[in-house]
Order: sequence, then structure tokens, then C-alpha cells
Amino acid sequence: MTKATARPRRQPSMADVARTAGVSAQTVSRALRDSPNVNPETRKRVLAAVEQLGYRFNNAARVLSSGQSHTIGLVLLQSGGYYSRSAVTAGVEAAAGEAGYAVSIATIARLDTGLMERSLSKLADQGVDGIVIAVPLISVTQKMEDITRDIPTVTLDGSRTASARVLGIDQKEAGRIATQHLLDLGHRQVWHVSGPDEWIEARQRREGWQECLAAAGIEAPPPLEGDWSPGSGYRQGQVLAMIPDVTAVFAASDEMAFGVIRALRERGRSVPGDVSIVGVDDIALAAYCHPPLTTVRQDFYRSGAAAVALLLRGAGAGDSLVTASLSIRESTAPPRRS
Amino acid sequence: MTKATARPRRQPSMADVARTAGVSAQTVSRALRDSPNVNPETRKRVLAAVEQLGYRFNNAARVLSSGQSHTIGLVLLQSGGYYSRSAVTAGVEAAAGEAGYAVSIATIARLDTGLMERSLSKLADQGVDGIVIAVPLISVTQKMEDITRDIPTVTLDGSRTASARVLGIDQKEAGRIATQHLLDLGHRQVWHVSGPDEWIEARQRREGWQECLAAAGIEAPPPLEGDWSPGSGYRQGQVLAMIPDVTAVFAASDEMAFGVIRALRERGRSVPGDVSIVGVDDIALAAYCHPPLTTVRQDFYRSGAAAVALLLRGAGAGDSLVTASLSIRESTAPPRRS
DNA sequence: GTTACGTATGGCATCGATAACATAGTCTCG
DNA sequence: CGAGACTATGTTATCGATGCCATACGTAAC
Repeated sequence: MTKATARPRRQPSMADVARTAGVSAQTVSRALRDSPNVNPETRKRVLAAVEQLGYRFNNAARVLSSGQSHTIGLVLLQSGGYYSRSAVTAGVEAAAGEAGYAVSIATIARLDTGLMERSLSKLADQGVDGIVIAVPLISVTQKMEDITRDIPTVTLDGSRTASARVLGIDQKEAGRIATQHLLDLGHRQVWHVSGPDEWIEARQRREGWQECLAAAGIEAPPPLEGDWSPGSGYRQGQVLAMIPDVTAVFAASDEMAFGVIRALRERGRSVPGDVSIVGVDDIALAAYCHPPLTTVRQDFYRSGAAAVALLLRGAGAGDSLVTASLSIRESTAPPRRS
Repeated sequence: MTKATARPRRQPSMADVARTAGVSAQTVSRALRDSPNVNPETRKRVLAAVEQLGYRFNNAARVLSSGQSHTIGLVLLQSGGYYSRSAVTAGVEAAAGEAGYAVSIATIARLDTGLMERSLSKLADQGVDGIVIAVPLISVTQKMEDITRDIPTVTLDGSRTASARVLGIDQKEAGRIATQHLLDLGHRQVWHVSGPDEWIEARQRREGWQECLAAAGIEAPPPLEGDWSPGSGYRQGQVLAMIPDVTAVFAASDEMAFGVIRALRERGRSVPGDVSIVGVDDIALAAYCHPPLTTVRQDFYRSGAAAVALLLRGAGAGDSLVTASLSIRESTAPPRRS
């Protein structure tokens, strides 16, 4: 080991590398990046010096002088329940990482405008180059406008800010697919357990359901609102169990769907014998619980990745909503002959 | 507005604020942070100027001059299946946020030493002040040693690096609790569907199971290895279904447990009538699927938070393993009289 | 044989905040 | 009432990399 042990632990800087390699700091900088004009021989010397000293560039300095943080911020909701969360995260991180970007996260405990403002501020303070909001925007304040004006932002739901581009999975389509499947089986009416009304996803799925029923000339029954959790599905399932002629239910999430199923069975209704149920998400358990759940699968991973692409490559790639597809399992069947 | 509108959109700097407030930049800096010695009057002027200009501090500059990034890195596994992931993330982010730290994430696609090295490098390059590894370390390379020597690191499983402090949920305890519950019900033998062997969590749960059986004077049957997913549980469940005298199974995750249940039922074994099953995690669906699953609940959120505390407050808080508790539901029952 | 241009490299200012030191006042106490 | 301590503020150097401009040397062109 040639390294002096005197200095306790200062990270070597570019100047140190330059000295070791016998060139200027500027040349080191060039050699370590693009650099159309660096002698291959020189570059080799520089890289050797880097290796020898264990040099690691200082991100802060780089950001300060270049003005680019190469970091994008991701706003998430803390709620453990919502399945798409981790898939979106993974997609964002993968796409960002591939482009050489880091991902910094800001979690909000619940849907709240104040918390949202604070998260965006936090990310803005960190100097992120772009922001992906994976949470529905319930309202857009002046402060949020200010931030998203300066920093490119993509929201993953259908809400719109002045400057935020919008990307999202086509949630209406999910509602339509699910409902149509039940109608195709022969059901005359389809009930709906929706997500919380603040969620644009929830509203869109509900609209898809309504439109599909309307197209079939059916008047939609009042939707029952849940909060995505199995427990809320269970509670609304208890309500549904008291209504005699329910034969088909579309739940806005798989977890709620299983809650509904449990409530119905406890009240003596069989699934799919008496009632057919469709969920949304296609969580891993959907195929293994009892009964295996028919559900609408959506590619959140891809959607997260697309958000980043949109952010980095600017417009262009955009607007292509990731589409939904139906996984048909045993929780749906034709209605019993009456 | 005294500011010239010529400059299109440069973020205002501290100097600008100082000028507007009629003080020096240093005073602004002091006013905006701790600052025991700033005249309240002056501070008010500064804050007014900040407000007026829409000043937002430049993180990179702050990091560069202070040497502290106020960011901690979090290493995650991309696998959607593993439930604890999002809970840990939330805990880490909450605790970090409270302490004024940002969280930067690095996801690895699978357990692989090379990928792990790259993630750590990435985080080190970003200049994080600390790292939380929420993934089992299958092996520790020289490079990883180098990085974790410079940067305080906490791993959330039981593995040890030279300098990484270790925090973790007591996984052995989880295995013991689950197994003991089954023995207490009167079962004479408990089978085990484990997680992948690279996971320390999996090994520890298996050890807990083995020790518990040993303490009861029972020779443990060979464990069946899964990968945490419902599908792997299903496949091992098919194996179990072919063995006549299986009456109790401990699965190392809830998702695998449901896979096992499905396979057993398809082969005509009822749960809990013929076979009792215990899982681990207490996912939201555990209480609502059929049958409701008896499972070992562990507080991953708290564990993530504890990791951050350990990182920031140094030692001291440490070593308190978050403990496990049993949620008893309908998937377990005494064995049928034979 | 100049002019013009391309390549490889070095020098210096700069990004924006902070640390360390310096400097006026103000207060306290023997 | 002058020394020492404390308060509030300003000055200057510094963190580490990059942008811009300058320079030295070839080399192709007219």
C-alpha cells in the first residue's frame, strides 16, 4: 500500500487523480466523461490513477457546477394496501437507473394537499431534475404550480396541472373490460365497489363501469365506496349480501374483491354460484386464493418506466396509455337460471 | 419588483436574498438554519425577502460546503412478491424524513453480488450519509467492505459485514412461535415450506422451526423450499398432498401459505380439517381469504424506522430486535382424532 | 509558405452555501 | 472605568467539478 495513512479519510479529489496521472484536473474530468478529444493513452493513465486512488467523483460538486442533479423525485403514498405502489416504484427506478438517474422518494402518509406540497418542496429542495407523482392529485395549489413550472413533472393519474404532463393507465378501460365480461356472461346487472372518491383511478374505473352499463341500456345501481383495503370490501360485501338480486360485482381492487367474497360467503352466497366477482390488479395471490379471482391486470411497472421516459425524453413518447387485459378465473360464471 | 426581468429564470441565490434584505449572505445562511445569534428583527427581514423572491436553497451547494448530504440510501429488491418491502420503505422514509433526511433508493433485480456492488457504488457516488440494506447479503466482497467502511450501513437481516451494524426482526422467533402454536394444538409433526436459502430470514425461520421441534423431541422432516411466491407454495403444496400423514404446515410467508392451501384443497385435503397451516407476515388479505390465515405478524415498518434511528443516532438505540406476535385465525385447528 | 483548422491539453473563473476568522457594539463585574 | 465575555454581523477562503477560453502542435489547403 503506497497510500499514506496520515490523512485519516479524505476522499481523493480530481486534483489528486490529476497529480498522480501527471495531467491537469480538467483532463481528468474529460477523460472520465464523454470527451471526444482525449488521447487514449492519456485516458488509460487517468483511469489507472483513478483505480489506484479509489477515486469516486463528488456528486454535489458535479451537480453544483453542471446544474444537473441527475436525480428524479418520486412521490408515493404510504398506504401499505395499495398494490400498484411497489410495481410503479420498481418501474421508475429501473428506467431511471438505466438512464443514469437516481431516484429520491417522498412518501406522504395520506392524501392531503398540505403533505403533498411539503413533499414537492422537499424534492425541489433536493434539486431533482424531474418528478413523478404516483399519487392522485386531489387539488393543485399555487405552490404546487410554482414548483411544477420549474421542474418537469409527470403524474401517473389522469389529473392535470398547468405544466405537468399526464401519463396514466387507462382506468376507464379497466372498468369497461370488467363490466363487459360480466355482461357477456349473461348478468343483467353489475354492482360496483369503488375506491375512494379522491382517487382519479377510482373515479375512472367507476365511469368505465357506468358507461359500459349505459351502453347496454342498463341503469347503474349506486356504487359502494371502499378504501382499497380488504376490510372495506368486506363491509360493503355485507351490504351487498342483504340485497336479494345481486349476481355480479365489479370491485375496484383485488383486495376489496376478496373482502366482498368473504362477506358474501359468510351470508351463504356462493361465489361464483350465486354471485360473480371481478377485481382489478391481478395481485400474485389472485390466482391462488379461493376462489381464484377473475381480475383486470395492468402493467404498473411499465407505466412507471414510461413516466420516466416521458420525463427524460421530453414529450413524444407520451400519451400512450398502458392498457389493461382480463385474466379470467373461477370467480366469474354465468348467472344461475332463474 | 426591483429585480430586472432580463434573466429568464435563474433561481435566486442567497446573495440575492441578502441584497434584498440588506444583510450579508452569511447572515441569511444563519437566519435560515439554527443560528443562536441572529436578531429576531433581522431574521424577520430575511424571511420576508426569502418569501418575496421565492428563494429555495441549493442542495448541491449546501452538500458541497458542509460535507453532509442529509440523504440516506436504501437498497431494495425489485421482486414484487415480497410483502415486507413496502412496509420497510415506508418506515425508513418516515424516520428519515422526520430527521430531515432524504431517501434515495437503489433497487436490485435479484439477489446477485455484482448487482449489489453496483447499487452500493451508485449510492456512494451520490454521497449518501448512510445506507440501509433491506435485502439479504449473500456474500460480502472487498468492494462492499470498502464502501461500508466509509459509509455507516445497517443491514436489516442477520448478516454481518465488518462495519455494518446489524438490525433485524428476530426471525428465529417467528419460526418458533408458529411451530409451537401447531404443537400446542396437538399436532405431532410440523412440516415446513421455507423461503429461498439465500435469504437469512428464510434460514432463521427454518432454524426456529427446527429448534422448536427438537425441543419437543421431534425429528424435523426435510424442509421444502419455495421462493416466497404463491406459485411456489402451490407447487410444494402438491408435494405435501402426496404425503399421507401431514397434518400441520408452517409456511415462511403468507403468500406461500395460500399457495399450499390451494394445492391441498385441490387434492381433497381440507384446511384446517385435515391440515393446519400457519404463515408469516400478516398481509392485509390474510384475514379475508378463505380460510382466514393464522400467521405471525412482524412490524416491518418499525424495523425500517429503527434502522434509520440506528444509523443517525449511532449505536445505542440498536440491537433491539423487533419482535413477532401470532394472529390466530381459522387455518389452524387441533388434529382430527385418529 | 502562410492561412486555417482540428486535436489534445492547461488555466482560471464559477456554481451557491458554509466554516473559520474578523470586527464592531453591548454588557458585566471587580 | 477598563478588561473580558458575549452578541450580531460582515469578509474571505473553501468544498470539487465543470464551462469557457487560451495555447501548443500538427496538418491540410490555397
